[in-house]
Amino acid sequence: MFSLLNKKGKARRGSLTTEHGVIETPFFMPIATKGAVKTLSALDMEELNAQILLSNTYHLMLRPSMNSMERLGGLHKFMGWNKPILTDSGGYQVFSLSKINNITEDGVTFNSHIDGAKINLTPEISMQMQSVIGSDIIMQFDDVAAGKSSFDRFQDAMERSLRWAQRCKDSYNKNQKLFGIVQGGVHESLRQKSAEGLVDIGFDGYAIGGLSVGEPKEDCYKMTNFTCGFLPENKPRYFMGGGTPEDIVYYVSVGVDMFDCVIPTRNARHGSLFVWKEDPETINWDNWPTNFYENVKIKNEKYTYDESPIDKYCTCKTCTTTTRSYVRHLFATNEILGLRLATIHNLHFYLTLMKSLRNYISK
RNA sequence: GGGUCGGUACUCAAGUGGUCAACGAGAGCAGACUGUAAAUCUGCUGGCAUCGCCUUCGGGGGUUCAAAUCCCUCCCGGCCCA
Repeated sequence: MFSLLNKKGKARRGSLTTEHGVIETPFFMPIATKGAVKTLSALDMEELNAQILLSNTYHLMLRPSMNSMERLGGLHKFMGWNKPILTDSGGYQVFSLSKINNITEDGVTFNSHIDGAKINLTPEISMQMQSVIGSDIIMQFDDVAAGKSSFDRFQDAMERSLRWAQRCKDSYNKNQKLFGIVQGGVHESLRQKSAEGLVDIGFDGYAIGGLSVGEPKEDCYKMTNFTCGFLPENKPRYFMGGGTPEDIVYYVSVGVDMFDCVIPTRNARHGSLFVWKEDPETINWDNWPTNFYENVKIKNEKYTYDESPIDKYCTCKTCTTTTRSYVRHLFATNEILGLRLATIHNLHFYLTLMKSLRNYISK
């Protein structure tokens, strides 16, 4: 399923084979929480050469619901996307919707953020829903503790996640690839115990979870590097939910293969665009530089008459056909097209970053 | 010509003696965003500035300890009557 093709230091170049195709690693997954990358279609994602999309169990369970998803034949068919899909288990919503949920050993009860209805999510239900969705890669249901939690809370969440990992392993659809998720907050002892526990159970891949949730960035880097040391070489490693471009370069440099993050899509909708400082085709990744891009806040007044493209090195549809002044105008006038053009560009930036890193590691 | 209502910061619009540099909205300016309850959220938007000080509510004059608020007058606009 996963083959490691090449290494450069700790950085890994590989390929991951799924039901819906082979994915070159390391890679980035655009996020389609509710079955759509916000503002973009499946066709747009194909044009962007996205290899895989990420969707969400909790959100799809609310709408269209498990029964409807089953009747509709799964998410690939539903959204017209024939390449791989990974689904998050709903674990992250344990953290992000913590004000409206209640955690027990069995699982988590949410008050739906839509209509307040009680939603029960357990490891078994999450596995069942992800089976109905038909994702190529599914995530274990986990308990994510906020980054500033106490040691006890981190430990509790980690141990519960480990018990839930076993329940997921016992109940998942064997046609899918199941990933375990390392928890343990910012504590090495907990991270180690979590990683070793998951490896004992045995998964198709291992994720590093519970980071980028409010802890200091140094801790996040340290935990990622530390955790990778306890994960098997022959399985893919997935940093969940992060991060900025320079974060991703760092995580790749310490041996992470898979990423997802809302930053490119959300920031795009908020007018914050990633721009290369040098040509990504020829960028030198020796020593893993961090200052290879800058942020253009396209809503800023100074772009009113700027007729250059968003990014002179970028080959995306936005940059090859529009100007900064035009995109700024679309934001100023609240035209939906602005959100689309910005999202296309930012995703192209992230996907190009991954491609550039893959090329570098291959050499 | 007479009567009447009104003229508040970039715009609209509250306020009708002190708690007013003046509610609110829009517009503008800037910032945040990390397994998406996010086309969202947070600041700032008279001047200088650390408290604080200075100049403002159509113009001018007045009453008062104190006026965007009361009085006089002028200018401008809406409506009504001649």
